Amino acid sequence: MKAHLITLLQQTLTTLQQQQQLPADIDANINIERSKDKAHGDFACNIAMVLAKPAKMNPRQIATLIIDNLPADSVLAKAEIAGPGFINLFLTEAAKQQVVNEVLTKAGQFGLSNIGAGKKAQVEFVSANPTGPLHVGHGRGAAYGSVVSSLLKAVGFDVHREYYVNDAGRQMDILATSVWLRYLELLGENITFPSNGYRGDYIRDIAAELEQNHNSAFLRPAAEVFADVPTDEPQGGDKEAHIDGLTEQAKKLLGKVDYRTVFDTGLNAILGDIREDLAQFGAEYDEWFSERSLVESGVVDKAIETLKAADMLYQQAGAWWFKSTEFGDEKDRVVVRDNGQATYFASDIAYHLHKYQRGFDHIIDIWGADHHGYIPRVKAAVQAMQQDVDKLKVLLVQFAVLYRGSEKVGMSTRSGEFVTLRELREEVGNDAARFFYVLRSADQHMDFDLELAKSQSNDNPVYYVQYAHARVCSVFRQLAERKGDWDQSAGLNNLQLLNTDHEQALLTMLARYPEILELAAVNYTPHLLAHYLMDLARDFHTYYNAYQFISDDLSMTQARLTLIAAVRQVIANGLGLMGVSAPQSM
RNA sequence: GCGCCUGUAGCUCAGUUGGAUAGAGUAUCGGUUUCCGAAACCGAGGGUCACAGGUUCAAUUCCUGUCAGGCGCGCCA
Repeated sequence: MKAHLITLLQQTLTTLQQQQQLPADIDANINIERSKDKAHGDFACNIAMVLAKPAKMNPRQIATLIIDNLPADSVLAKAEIAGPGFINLFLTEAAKQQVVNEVLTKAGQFGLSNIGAGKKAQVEFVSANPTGPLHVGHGRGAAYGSVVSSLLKAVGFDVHREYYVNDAGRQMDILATSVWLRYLELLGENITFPSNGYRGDYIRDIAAELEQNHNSAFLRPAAEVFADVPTDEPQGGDKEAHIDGLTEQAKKLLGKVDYRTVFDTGLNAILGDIREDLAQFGAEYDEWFSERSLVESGVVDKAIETLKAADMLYQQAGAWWFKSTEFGDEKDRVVVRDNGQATYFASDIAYHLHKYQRGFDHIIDIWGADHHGYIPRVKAAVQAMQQDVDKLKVLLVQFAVLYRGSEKVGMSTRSGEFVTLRELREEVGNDAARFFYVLRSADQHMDFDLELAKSQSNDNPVYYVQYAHARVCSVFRQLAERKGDWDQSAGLNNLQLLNTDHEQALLTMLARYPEILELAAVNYTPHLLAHYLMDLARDFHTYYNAYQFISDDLSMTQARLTLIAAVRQVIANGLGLMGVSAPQSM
């Protein structure tokens, strides 16, 4: 509809230019929008005001020209000038009613479009280190990423959802070491647990699993383990040096194969938990991409060589530095440490190069807002490797600050003090959690009061929307009880009876759905969809309270049933994209 | 100190890429059910869009500065 009107206006402008009533050299990008006030018609166009300056004409004069030359069209009832030069467009009743037919015909496909034209879009989200269970902060990224993916798919992109598994690197060594120490403890060794180790109870569970499967195969005397290890912080030493020393001991005392077994036991346990958690939350993935596979297949080394060959690296104080300042970063970054180990950044450079090589047209990274300082260096690396940096879009999800009542909740994975996503889901349910997470724009900080979310979960707007859906279902159940039938074609033939303000508002809301999907998808703003559904639900509830749908007037009954069937369909479609259920009753 | 995000009703937040009289939810107050589900509806009050300039037909929206809050600034990941 919107596109059709734009085309009409475009044709009119071209005609006026050919007739030399408007200068030929102006190039106008026509934009129309839904009117806020229905006195202003259905759509409003500001083109006359935009053209006023380049055309050196009065905007109202331009608007008059355009209106007088608009071709007759079946959807257009009239066009008016208003205010400083707005062109208000009024649709015909038939054009407004047409949406009901379209919704019911396309059903689950209604609202989908092809503006993505099948272009390949990769969305990487969550990608939390597998060093512990997901917490509620990750939940926001999971909900946001999965709905953004669904929206992109809905508007015609070929979407590939991916989780980058950081299964290499120092943090994972610390995890393996933590597991091993808990295991030794379990076998009776007297261990002073390192202050920088992972302290959560889940580490003990993994240690128990290790003991169950391998008995005492990895047992070493504590005295030997702690021999020559730098002292920990509480003893006046350095906690980082202490934990690194313990990791070295683990590798030395266990040997490569056994260390890997301990390491993988920890990794697999936690990653398995994360995968299950996300699947239950409705965040699906097409691929779980392993960082270790990049390292072991030599892709990281190859990326480093590529940068060296391009003269983008230099050596200083024994380390290799990437010249990211040449691309606007505030300082150069180390890719290979003086001990010969590649940094996490090196893996990430390789990972992004690999993304480009896989041929994605859009590479979308969804990160926590605390990683924002990381963006310039990644973009620098992409440019240094001669890739099109415009294909890469980094979306930041702002922090959800957790409160329990008025008290802030700590969020450290290391200390084991956090609320897990699983706990939240069990408390408030998947539907409420997903809807709540996506309700606010991602660049908005979010106060998440757990007490409020739990105690007042019935006030969550998701129930409001779901109730509208269930209510329509209920009306049809009632119809069946009264031995009535819904005749869809009779309803479609009587849509002209729907002339109240409530019905007109609903028709307009239904027609807006495809526009909302497009807007939400291209701007990565799923909260627009959530707000739209709340608006649609409100219009429906208002309508429900104002009229009796099932009445003695058979034609009117069929028309109204047909309208609310369309409302139900659109709510179901929208909730579906959000990964929220649309219950028949609740 | 530098960089990113944010500042809109008592509270939580929208605001259609610069449009017409700034909106919801919640809270408060008042009303609606012999009738399809009251998890709903109707109404009322509640605003210096943080502040000060600038850009133009038009600024909550864009630019500059100030103030306030959050986050980041490692040879960690």
